[in-house]
Order: sequence, then C-alpha cells, then structure tokens
Amino acid sequence: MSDRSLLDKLYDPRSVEPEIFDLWERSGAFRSVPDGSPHERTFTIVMPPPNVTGALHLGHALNNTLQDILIRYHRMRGFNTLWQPGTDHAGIATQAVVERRIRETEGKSRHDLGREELVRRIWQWKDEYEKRIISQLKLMGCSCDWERCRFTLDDGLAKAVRHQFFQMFQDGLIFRGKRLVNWDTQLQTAVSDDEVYYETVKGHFWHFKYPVIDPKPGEPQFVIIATTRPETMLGDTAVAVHPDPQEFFRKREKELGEMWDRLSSRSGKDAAELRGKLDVLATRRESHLQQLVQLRDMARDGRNLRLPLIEREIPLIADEWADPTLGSGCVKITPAHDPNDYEVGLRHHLPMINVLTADGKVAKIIEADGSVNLHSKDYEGLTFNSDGRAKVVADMESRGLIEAIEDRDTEIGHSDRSKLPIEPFLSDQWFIKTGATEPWSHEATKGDRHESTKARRHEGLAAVAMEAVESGGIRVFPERYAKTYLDWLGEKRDWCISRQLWWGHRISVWTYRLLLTSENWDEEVLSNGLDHLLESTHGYEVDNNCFCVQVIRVNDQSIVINYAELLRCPRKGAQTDYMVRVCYIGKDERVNRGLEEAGFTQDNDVLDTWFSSALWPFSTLGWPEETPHLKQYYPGSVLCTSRDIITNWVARMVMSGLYLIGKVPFDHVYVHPKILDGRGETMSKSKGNGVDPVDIIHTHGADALRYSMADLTTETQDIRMPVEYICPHCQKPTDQAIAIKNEEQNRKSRGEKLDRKLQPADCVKVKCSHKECGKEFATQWADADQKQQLGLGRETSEKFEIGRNFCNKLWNAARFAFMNLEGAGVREIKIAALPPEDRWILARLSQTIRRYHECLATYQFAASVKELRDFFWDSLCDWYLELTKPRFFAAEQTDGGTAKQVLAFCLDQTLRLWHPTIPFITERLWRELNAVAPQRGLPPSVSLKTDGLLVAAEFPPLDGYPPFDDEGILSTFGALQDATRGVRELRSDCKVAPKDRVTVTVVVPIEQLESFRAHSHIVRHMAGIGELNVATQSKRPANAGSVTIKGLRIYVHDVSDDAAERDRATKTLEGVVKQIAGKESKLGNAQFITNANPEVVAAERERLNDLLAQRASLLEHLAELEA
RNA sequence: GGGCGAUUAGCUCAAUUGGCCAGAGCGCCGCCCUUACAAGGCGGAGGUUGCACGUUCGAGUCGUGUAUCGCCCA
Repeated sequence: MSDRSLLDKLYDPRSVEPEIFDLWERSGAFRSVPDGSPHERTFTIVMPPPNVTGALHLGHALNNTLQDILIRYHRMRGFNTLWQPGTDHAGIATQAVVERRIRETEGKSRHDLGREELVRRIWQWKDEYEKRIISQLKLMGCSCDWERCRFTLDDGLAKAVRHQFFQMFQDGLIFRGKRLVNWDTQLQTAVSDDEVYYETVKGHFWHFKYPVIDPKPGEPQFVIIATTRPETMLGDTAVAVHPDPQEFFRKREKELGEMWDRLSSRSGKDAAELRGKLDVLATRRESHLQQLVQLRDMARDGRNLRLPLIEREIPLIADEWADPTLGSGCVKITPAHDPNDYEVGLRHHLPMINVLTADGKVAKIIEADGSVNLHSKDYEGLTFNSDGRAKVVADMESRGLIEAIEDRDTEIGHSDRSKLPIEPFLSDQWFIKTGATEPWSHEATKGDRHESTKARRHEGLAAVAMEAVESGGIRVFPERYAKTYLDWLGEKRDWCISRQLWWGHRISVWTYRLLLTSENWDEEVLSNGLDHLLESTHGYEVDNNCFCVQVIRVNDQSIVINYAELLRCPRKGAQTDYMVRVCYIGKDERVNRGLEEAGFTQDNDVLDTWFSSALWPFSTLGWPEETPHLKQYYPGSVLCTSRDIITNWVARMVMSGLYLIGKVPFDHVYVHPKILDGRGETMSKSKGNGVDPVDIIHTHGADALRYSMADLTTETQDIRMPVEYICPHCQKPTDQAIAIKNEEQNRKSRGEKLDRKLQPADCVKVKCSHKECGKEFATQWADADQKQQLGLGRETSEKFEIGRNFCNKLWNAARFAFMNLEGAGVREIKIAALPPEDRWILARLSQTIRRYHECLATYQFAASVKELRDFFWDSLCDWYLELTKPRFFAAEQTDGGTAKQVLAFCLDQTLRLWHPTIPFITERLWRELNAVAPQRGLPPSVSLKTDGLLVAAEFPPLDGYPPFDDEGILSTFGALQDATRGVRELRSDCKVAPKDRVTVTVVVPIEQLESFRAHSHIVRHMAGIGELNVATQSKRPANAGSVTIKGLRIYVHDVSDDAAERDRATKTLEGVVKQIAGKESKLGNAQFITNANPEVVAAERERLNDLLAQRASLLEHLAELEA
C-alpha cells in the first residue's frame, strides 16, 4: 500500500480532471438506457441548447453546473436518468456573425457569395463552435449522455419541424399575413422585438403644413402636423385629431388636480413639477382647445387634405391616438411605417401604402387603387432616412410648407444584430395563431391529454399552455416567474415564425405562382398544377397524406379549401383570383423537383429559431417516431433556465408539447439567477463581457468553478461577478471595470467622441494597474499578433477562490485521514458506547443529510452548499479531526480502531454528499479511500456498498440515519464548544502564546459535575489546557482571568491582574444587564405572553435565566475582586 | 406608461409561514508556519437592514408612501 502522505499538499486539479472524466465516460455512467422505470423514478433534464454563435461564458457555466448537480444527485439516488445535450443554430445571430466576419475579412456581402456558399460557411462556423462548446461542457464535468448530442438542424429534428409545421398548417393554425415588422435593412430580414434595443438619438421635430381641400369659411387653410421622421410622409394616408379635446383636457386636469391634493407638501421638487404641468395644460387649453374642436368638427364633416409633394388626397380623421398636448394636436398617420399608426389604420380602414424597399431605400409608390404615383419618381431609390429625408425637407421648405423645426431627442430602435436603426416595415410573414381558434383537429400522437386542456382547445394554444401552469401541471421555481409566463401568454399575440434568412429550416410550402381566375380555374388547377403534383408524387410512391393543399382567394388571403375538400369542390362559380399553396411534410428532393417542374416555387424564408427550439424536449428524443427514449424520458423532470427566455422559449415549448404530444414537456421549471459583471450588466456574447469557464478551470479547476457557482446561486439575487485580468507579467489582477474606464479616458483624451458605453470587447490592450508593473497586455479581443507580442491577460474573478480553497481543504482533510486509516475495519458498534465526539459527529451527519435533500428538492443550491460546508469544515475538520488526533497519535490509546471506523464512514459519506457539486476531486479521493479502507460502514445501523466509481455509488438516504440522531449530544457538545471558545477568548485577550498550556479551573453547578467531568477532555484538548480542575466551588486563583458561560465560571490561572479583570467583568456585566432589562420587559408584557407562540415564550424565559445566572456570577466575581 | 425584482458589514451575499444578541465568505486588525491544510488555525473590530409613516406584544420580513438601481413588456 502506498504512503498516502505523499499525496501533494496542494490539490492540483489539472493532474486529476482529464483522467477522471475519461473514466466516467468509459464506464458508461452517463448513458441513458430506457428500462421501463415509472415516471417517478425517471429523471430527465433537457439541456437548453447553447447557440453556436460563440463559445460559452460563465452564465452557461452556471446553467449547466446546476443541471449537472441535479442529474448526478438523482443518478446516485438510483433514478433512471437522461441529460440530453445539444446545440442550437440560432438563425439570425449566427448568420449575422458569419456575415459580419466575411464582410470584414473579405469585403463581401452574402449576395456576393450566394445562398449555397454562405450556408456552407455557416456550417463551418457551426462545426468549430459546436466542438468548442462541447469541449467546454466536458471540461466542466457535465455528465450528459454525449452519444445523444443533437443540433437543431439535424435531420431528425428537421423532420420534427416539418411535422409540426404540417400539422399546424393543416389545422389552420398557421397563416400568412401582412404585418408591420421590425425590419433590419442591412440583413434584410424581420427581427423579433427582443432583438431590438433602444437608443436616444439627437434629432428634430419638423412642423409641416398640409393644405385643407376646399375649406369652408372660417376654417383654416392648413393643418399643421409634427414629425421626427419626415420621410415617412410619403406614405401618409390620414391626419388625426382627438375626437373629444374638451373632455381630454377636463380629464387630464382632474387627474393632475387629484395628484396635487394628495401631495403632502406644497413646496419642493414634486410640487413645482406638478404646478408646472398644470400651468402648461391651462395655457394649452387656452391656446389650442378652440381650434382642436374646430378641426374635430371638420374631421366629422369629412374634410380632406392634400398631402404635399405627392399630391395624395387624405382624410382628416378623429382618433384618440392624437394627443392634444403634443405639437399642434394633430398627428400624421402612416400605417405602413409606424406601429401606432398601423393600429389607427386598422381602426379607420385606411390604405396602407408602403414607401420603403427591403434594402432601405424609397420605393416606387403604389397608390391604393394600384396605380403608380407619378410624383414618387423624384424620391425613388434615395436612401430612406438620410437622402430621402433631406429631399423631403428641402422640397417642403421650397414650397413654404415648413412651419418650424425644433431640436428633439428621440428613442430610436436599433437592430441588435446589425446595430442599425430598424424600420417598421409592412411585409408578408408566416404566423402561428395562439389565440382562440376552431378546435384543432390534430390529435396528439400519444399520451393522455388532460381533459381540461381538451376543453380549452378552442381557446387556442396560449390558453392551453396557461392552463398547464395554472392547474399546477407545471410548477415554476421561484413561483413568481409563473406570472411572467402567464402575463405574456395572456396577450395571445400571433407568433411571427418566418425570417428572411438563409440559415435555418426552410419553410416547406410551395406556391403556384399563376393566379387563377374563375374562368380558367378548374382547368388550370387540375391540368397545370395539381395534376402534375399528384402525378409526380405518385410517380415516386409518396403518400398523398404528405401534402396539405390550400387554395387561397388572393384579394383577402382567405383560405377557400383544404386538400381534403379539393376533389369534391365545385369546379365552377369561383368568384375571383386564387392561388394554390402546398405544404409538404417530407424531404424527398425528387418531390421538390416535381413541384418546381409543375410550376410551384418554394417559399424563400426560413423558420424562426424558436420554432425548432420549441420542439427540443421531444424532437431530441426521436419524435415524431415513437422511440423507446420518447416513451421513457418524456415529459422531462425539470427545465433549468434563466428568466429572459421564459416567454420566448418556455412558453413555446409548452404550447408545442401540449399540441403535438398532449403532455407538458416538463414537471418543473427552475429559473436560476443571471451572472452579472462587475458593473452589474448581464454577461453576453455580444457585449464581450463573458468570461470563458475554461479560463477559470485553467486557473482554479472545474470543481472550484462549480463549487463557487452553486454557492452563489441564491433564490432571489443575480450574481455580481467582478471580473479581473491576470497580468501575464506580474500575475496580479487588474479590475475589468477599471480597465474600461481607463479606455474611455484614453479615447476622450485622444479627442474621440464616445456615442455609447464602452464594453470589454473595446479593450484589446490593458495596462496592469499595479504600480510596480504597469505593463500592457492583450485581452481575448486582441488579434493574434498582439497577444503574441504583449502576452494574454486571462480573465478571472476572485469569487472562485472560495471554491479553490474549499477543494484544497477537502484534499488535505482526506490526506490526513488516509495517513491514519490504514487498517480500518468494519465491526459492530454500539452507538451509546461511542465517545461523545463520535456520537456528535454522527448526529451532525444525519442532520446534514436530511437538510441537504430538503435544499435540493426546492432548488436551494446556495443553502445546500452551506449545509455541507458547515458539516465538513466547521464540524468535521475543526472539531472532530482535532479531537481524534490524540486517539490516533497516542500509543496508549486503544480505541483507534473505532476512531478509524467512524472517520472512514464520515469521509465516505462526505464524498458521496459532495460528489454532485464537485465531482472530480471527490471521485479521485474515493479511489484513494477505497484503496486504504475498502470496507466501510457502521453495522448494525449502516452497511455500505463501497466498490466501483463514486459517480455510480449510492447517495445517503432521504431521512439521514435515524439511529444516529441525538438531540442531547448536539446540545451538550454545543455547551462544550462554548466553554472552549471562552477559554480561547481569554487566552487571546490575555496574550497567552498559542503553544503555552494553561491551568484552568471550571466551577460548575453540582448537577452538571459528572457530565462535565466525563466530557472535559474535549475542552482540555481544544483549548490548549494543561491542567484542568473541575469543582463545584472555588475562589479566584492567583491572577486568574475569568469568563462566565451561562452559569459556568471558568478561571484561567496566572494570566491577568485585578484591574484588567475588573474592567473585563464590568464591561461584560453592562451588556448583560442591558439584555436582562430587554428580556424582562418583554416577558413582563401580558400581550406577549398571551399572543406569542408558547415555544417562543419558553425560549425567552430560558434565555433570561441564563442571563440572570451570568449576572450573579459576574457580581460574585466583582465582589471577590473588591475584597 | 405597465409589470417584476432589488436596496442588509468596506465588498459579494444569507436570514424557510413576523420571534434568541441580524449571519457567512472575502477584505481588515492581532496572534500562530501546532508533524492534513498559511489556499490554513485561533481571536477580534465592523450594521439606525435606502428613507418616512403605519399594522403588531414584537418588523430586515407585512402595509402605504418615497428615493435609487436592474430586468421584462408596451
């Protein structure tokens, strides 16, 4: 047997981790094997697939650490487990990153490359980053079933996507419509709301005059409108005025008046502000009301305006969107280019005239009657919000139609992807209807659909998904996030699923581009379209069920018939133009070709990434095939995620799961904190403030990373993680927030203008903040040359030292144990006969096990770490190991055998308890423990299986070990700890050197004499006592220092003089007297006695008795000193 | 504008239906390299729980108002 003391004094994770991970993988411990276990004994986690845009940062490290803790914990508890890994293609994000890279390095656009080449390049990118991501996860120790790793564009997942699309298409849940979307003119795609961020930009407020057509006598010649975006006037189709300005002013004044009445003070900032508002309102009523009423009447009378420049006749309308307090009180309405105006347009059935091209230029303007506006050619082709704007303003100016121009700050939406202003743009998009609908016909492929769900089907997908959470079918932790989910779904907004991208699942709909008229409809359709289609598909023996055909009436987009009705439908009598859409569920290239030969064209768009992510919980398990994995592991047990995708992702998974399978996709949703950097901003790939977990693993080890993550995961707080660079020259840290400030300072002193907050990615070079060093080094954002030249400053955070220090402590405690465990055996033990420290540590262990299980059941990770840490560090190391030293070291001691057996057991249990959190070091130490003490256990209470790997070992039981539970020893030991601390305090106070043994006399009440004598070795050993006298009474020994613990008086001989003693005793007495007064008044209060919990009252009373005893003892002591 | 959350020691965070002197880690001060561990041990200082009012025998916790910050949605 090797000499265990030769293990290194410092734990070196780098020499341990790779080997251990390899061991686990080869053992097959991570593999999922369907065995028919019931749902209650199956534990499934589906990993939120990280997207392949970039490498993982600490936010992902947190997410995956928590999942790994849960999966390892359940695996050790004997559950049949699956942790399903994979990655997400993240359509727009990845395409944008790759496009930007190509633009920067080759100066080419995606159109220069072409669809096929661009997609090839993105796949290359994906391969690189997927590899990196998986390697990051493995380095962290993630125990996923790696053989089942999936990617959202895999064939199997693509099939699932086509199935979902097809079924929803068939059920009429998918429709195509014109909607105002956020348009990115560079990427030429719609972006979702959450990909838009807002920035305040300095701009102007232009006041334009629109002439009134045929004003009646007394009516104004012009209506004045104000706009921040003059170029959009080309698309104006109305001007609105408030329908009841009088009432508006009355209401607003009443509101402000009520606020005024509520004000506590009529002076101060608030009052001044409110007074100001009231004044402005009054002035405005005075100046504008009359005219607004007149304009309202004109609107009611149907007056029209002539839109300047392009000479369109537009109505003056009355609508509440017009704010009487803003500008002139009138507002131009451009339904095709502003979300609010769009709503107004719908309300008043206004024409929606698009004036923007997909690439951000002024379009050829088509009027509502289909004619081309002849005046528009002056503007056509100009860049919309720069040249177009300039020309509109100049032309208005030259016609004398500008009333005024004001400076004004405006909030402008920018695309998160291209960083350019987004344009509201009217375009054709595909949508999923989430609100009320015809009950869908599609029956879920399996499973028992909840009856309540079925009943609410006609209310639509969102309502069904809401019901799942409301009824408790899904539980959300922490509970408050259920509200986020329900609020969002409650809005039942249609989900825009099409994206004008090249990277993603292409929409499998083909359209017959010929428009069909009533005259040629049946012949055209049947001969040129469907006949070809049917022929081509029959030719390849494809089932007709592979197709869903819709015939659409073009003018209003309504669906006339579905495929099933097609052959039965009347061939004649169609009223107007039609077109044919075919949705194909398969992927046979020959069918695609057949469709194209028949004159059909495939939709160019791809699906929103979340459409495929929504299927992730079952597409990864093989759906739509009925695989054994799907049967065993769906629904999942818990989804771990951060709160920002509760709506985008969680809600959509629930909708899809219920719709397609009839079961919720998971039992629990656990929402964990977010990692923030030192400035309080969330870590993200785009900001460049994400720290690579591999950097932390490199410097601190994977277990340190995981320990720290779990330790910081509290229920309500996000985790602030100040980031530091390690200087490659002096190895000292430089704070990242300071580095950013310096960079800002540098740029300003160079005269650069800063139009935004700098981010870590802006700092490619950083100067070491330590004066002695002060050298520059490169960051991860520098290019290879700079890194080479200056040296790379890796990122870290001092937070991880907690974890590293812990691992080192565990390592050394184990090392100490191994030095002393040689020959440990397993013998029957009598618990009652064990030394007190043994009974105490076993009681603490049992208590800790129970508490740990409770913590994990409610996802309280920080609390779980604290429980285990307190047990291991404070109890096991600081007390138990110290107390057993004499039993190991002293030759005359004979109970070393029992001590070994108990210690081996405690270490065994410690390693099992810690394994889910810090798997590498525990697995390594487990191997060592198995070598030095292969048999462990405390029969007859506990027998253990100790062979094999720790990853597959049995976890300590839910209710701990009841035979070890012992409240008595816990409280007795607590009192001994207090006594020990008392002596230590005195020693420290009186400057006794640590190695000096002191003589101590303890005065105890007679009834405690025996018990204290029996346990006195504990205090003697732990407090550095040479001679210990225990008596029921004693005078103060010569020059003794003294403390009282409850009724116990402790003298430490020869360390103090009378004056110092008086001081100490008086000071202590003051505190005690104060506390007594507090307690007495509390207990003297009849209300307290009657209202408070009896246990609380009893505890207070006991505490008072302790204090009284302490006061008596102190007074006695002082009297003695006076004598 | 609406919703959610936060504000506790120098820093980062705890405190389970309101109840012991509000705790821990880091940092700081003092002592100690005691044969597992200085990435350690022992002891210590440090708080009017953002502010104001209220409910209660009792408030960090509940209510109202207010300030500041963050996130989500419009």
